[in-house]
Amino acid sequence: MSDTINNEIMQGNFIHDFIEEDIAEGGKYEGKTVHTRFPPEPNGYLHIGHAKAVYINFATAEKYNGICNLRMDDTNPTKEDVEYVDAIKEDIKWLGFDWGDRFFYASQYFEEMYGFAVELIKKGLAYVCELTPEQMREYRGDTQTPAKSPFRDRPVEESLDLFARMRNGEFADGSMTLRAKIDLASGNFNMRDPVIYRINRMHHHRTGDDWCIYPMYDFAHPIEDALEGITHSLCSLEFESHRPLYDWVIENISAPAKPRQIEFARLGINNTVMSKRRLRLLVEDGWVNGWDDPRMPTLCGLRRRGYTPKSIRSFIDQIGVSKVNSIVEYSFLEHCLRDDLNESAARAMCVLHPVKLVITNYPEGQTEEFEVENNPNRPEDGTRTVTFSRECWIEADDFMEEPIKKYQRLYPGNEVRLKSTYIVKCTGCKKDDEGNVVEVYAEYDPATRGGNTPDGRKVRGTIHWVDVNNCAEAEVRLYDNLFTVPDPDVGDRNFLDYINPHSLEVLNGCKVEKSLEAATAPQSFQFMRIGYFCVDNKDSTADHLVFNRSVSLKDGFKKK
RNA sequence: UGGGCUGUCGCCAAGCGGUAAGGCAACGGACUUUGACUCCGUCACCCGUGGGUUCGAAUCCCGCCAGCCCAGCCA
Repeated sequence: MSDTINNEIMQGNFIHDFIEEDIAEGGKYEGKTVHTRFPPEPNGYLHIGHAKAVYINFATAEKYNGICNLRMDDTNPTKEDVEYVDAIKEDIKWLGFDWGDRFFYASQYFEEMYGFAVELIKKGLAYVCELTPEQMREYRGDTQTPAKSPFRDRPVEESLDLFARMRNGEFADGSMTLRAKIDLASGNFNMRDPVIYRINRMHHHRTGDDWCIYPMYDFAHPIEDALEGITHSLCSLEFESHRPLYDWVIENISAPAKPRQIEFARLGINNTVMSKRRLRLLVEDGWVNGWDDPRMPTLCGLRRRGYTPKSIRSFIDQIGVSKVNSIVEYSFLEHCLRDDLNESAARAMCVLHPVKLVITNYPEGQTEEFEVENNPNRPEDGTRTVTFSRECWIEADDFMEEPIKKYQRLYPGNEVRLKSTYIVKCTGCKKDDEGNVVEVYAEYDPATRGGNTPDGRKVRGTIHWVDVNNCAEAEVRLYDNLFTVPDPDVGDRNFLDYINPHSLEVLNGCKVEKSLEAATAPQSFQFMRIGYFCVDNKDSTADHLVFNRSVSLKDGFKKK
């Protein structure tokens, strides 16, 4: 596991209590090392919700000096694809977790699973059933009525023969199943003789056409866990009512280990779509530009949007683990990002809504250089050189001809600091025929070089700027995140009003420091309301530009 | 309705019989070379609800209410 994770402390939770119980009870645990697993089905990209499961499984193992496996749960080839397994591995690596050499596929255990199924049949605990799916549904019964299963007393030899022939491909898809013989009257429907094998001639991305029968999750999962020596199988709440079946399988096959399943609540974030099905719809119907579209809550999308792995880990750790269905506010995720970026990100100046500021008493043709710290929190990150001359771009809303109450930036007669350079005093502005401010005028005070005030006078406002003669233009892609997608399953209702909660206006361009030109040239900026930008360079080492203030008056400044 | 699970501040979440941690958000204020950051302060006489046990209950017991999950040959 990487060093960065080791330094983070996982908050205590109820899962730890269970594990410590097991360790204390020695007998059942037998001094084994805690062994967990993250078992995604490779049928889509990982999103922030998965990050919780990844984190819980990896961090819990680490907490107890154990290990965590990565396993592709590929028992239903219809929806699965290698494209996803590669992406999943990449995203988990990016998050900062390391499964070492313990990367597995459920499909590599198909032969063993088949063997365990035969074992169950021989024990009289499983039988071949010839009900059609429709009949199966009819016969399932309801809360009042037990299920019916006409093939349940089929002789062992006959089931054995039929099951072997199922494997050999002698029967049509869907014509037969293998069912566990448990309890037709159980209040838990998962125990009403669940199907554990189905016939389906689907091409598997790994095993090709070797198999025409595939095990069901409820049968396969406990076996995968047992075979890998998993001690604690940490999964989400919806599997809670499957636990009796999980335990039943472990009890009734000659399992090499007795893993324990513990469930926790999955992550919900307000105003965010977290269902894989819906995310897939957004991608396939072209509402977004792909799984890694910065508006997506996928890990690769968040990555492009500027989220750091550390901020996501910290988020998951801080929201805690419980069994309460909860919806965390998006603002908390942002807090975690700000927290990390504020500490680690290199700053740079960037003007989004440019308007020209002319320093009327600054000599024409003169240019000065200034050293600007890259990160005020970390002097060791060094400085960069920026140039300053008679004209610079400033943020349009850093000037108000008629200031509102408590406004402390540029307005006629007011002094403001151009970050790192000089104190300037606003003298007026020029407007076009429609009354729009096209240029702002100011005079600088040469005695304030570096932004200092030798005479000790207070200057309340400090604004960012870029040199007109030495800046680069970057495309800004500010997404309007507020859009509505109709849900085909819910008639005219919409399943999504936002993909994340911040809607922004779209701009055409912005001015950035020259030094950023190389970094930004073919890319674009992502905007984050909190005032951070990152360069969207589509890789995992996005640079972060800190624009350390809310961007626009209407978003960031409250009128009093 | 049968089975399973959950209900502590706007949002997460500690708490496990001894008299409600913490974080986010919000709101005041200080500080500040970006109105950011940082810092200080405020923010549950109360733990879904009604009873009971107890000297004492968010914590134990009983009833009720609300929400979520299961009834795919998905995972």
